[in-house]
Amino acid sequence: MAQTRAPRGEYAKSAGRRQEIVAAALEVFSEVGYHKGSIRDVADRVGLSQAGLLHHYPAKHLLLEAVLDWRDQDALARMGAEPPQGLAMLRAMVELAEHNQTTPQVVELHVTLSGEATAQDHPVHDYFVRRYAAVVKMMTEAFEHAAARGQLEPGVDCRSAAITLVALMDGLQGLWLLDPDSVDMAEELRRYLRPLIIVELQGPH
Amino acid sequence: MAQTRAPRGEYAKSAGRRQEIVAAALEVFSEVGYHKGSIRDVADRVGLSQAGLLHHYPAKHLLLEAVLDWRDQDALARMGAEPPQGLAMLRAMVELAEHNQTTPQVVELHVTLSGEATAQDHPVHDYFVRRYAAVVKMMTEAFEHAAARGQLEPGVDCRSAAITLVALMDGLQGLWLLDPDSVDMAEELRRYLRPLIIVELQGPH
DNA sequence: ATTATCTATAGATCTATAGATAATGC
DNA sequence: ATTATCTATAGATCTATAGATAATGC
Repeated sequence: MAQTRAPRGEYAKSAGRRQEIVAAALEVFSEVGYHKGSIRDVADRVGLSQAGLLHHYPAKHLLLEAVLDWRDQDALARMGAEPPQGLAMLRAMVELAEHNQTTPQVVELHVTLSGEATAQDHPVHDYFVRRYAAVVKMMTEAFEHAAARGQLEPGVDCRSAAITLVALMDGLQGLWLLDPDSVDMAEELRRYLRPLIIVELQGPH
Repeated sequence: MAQTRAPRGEYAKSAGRRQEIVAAALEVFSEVGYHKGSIRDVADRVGLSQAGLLHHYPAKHLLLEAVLDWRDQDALARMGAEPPQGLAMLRAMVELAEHNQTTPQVVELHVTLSGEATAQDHPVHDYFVRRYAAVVKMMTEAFEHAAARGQLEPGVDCRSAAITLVALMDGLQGLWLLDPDSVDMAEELRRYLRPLIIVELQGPH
């Protein structure tokens, strides 16, 4: 019986190389979207041949998925170990908007891709459907958590407030990209939230 | 001197043919966006050869511009002869959202293209920049008109409210496309506007 | 005679594969 | 010996043009 040896595994530098590739792919896809963005362009930015890149990500859609995974990991790391609850989560959304205003690239990626991914057969259509449902659920729970502690104005519909918050966040990113100086995303979010909340949004942690 | 006769002009049915083409292009671009959408696909839906279509719109970007022109014309016609002012304009926005919920196609076109057009060199990038500025200005003036008549709660910042309204409108369309049953766009807009306005939104015409 | 349409095709992409060579590490 | 990378290329698009034929309307 042929003795099959376990595969040796990748070189030490491979993980780093993949990192470079994902960073370049983020640039390309955020600038022009998935369909218009070419593997060739990504490879050039890393200094690899196109076939060289495909050794690490054997198909284009895997490259996009890697970029979105990276973004999710990054966002999670930014929120800290424990996901914040209630008002703290709402505050985290405002802080995310504040942070986004310093990184047009990630905003561009989100706006461009969420538009493209509207198409039923887009490679990350399902990803975006799941993501929206998850984010709306998270925000609904944050409002409910606050309501249970008497921190919300009476009469606030938690799910409705969550949908509006998420829609607002997204819409502001689109407006901001087209004219960054005319829109302060974090400020608009604060103005939306302030009337819904009894204690100060900035208030005690 | 050679007698140059005035060109005869197009056939009687040409305008109708262009209409068919624009309708088909709306379908294609809204389903998959501008870059992924092909002239060939549009031509097939009209029953023309690709070259036959290019007789009417000699370049792809002209086709997209024709689609956006049609949409603008349609939206204008829907608003009536005189653009409404003040609260009437805000009401018109809610009605537009209500109407949009019956026509996913136009919503898809807007979401897909405004995402794509984020790219600086997209053929309709400038169109979207101008459009957003114009819409925000219109809404700002609507709030100011209402404020001057004492119809707004004191302390409402008109420009800020306008930006939020437009961002919300856009963001809701994205959410709605990904899961139409979970979002009532018109209802969310009403809930946003209600606390800002003193008289009833539905109120006297 | 001019406009509308077609077939054919040039020229530019783009993704992915085949197969060869260079680099790494047991 | 396996992994990483390269060159070359097949095969699929896609836009736009050239040039021929069919339809329309002065």
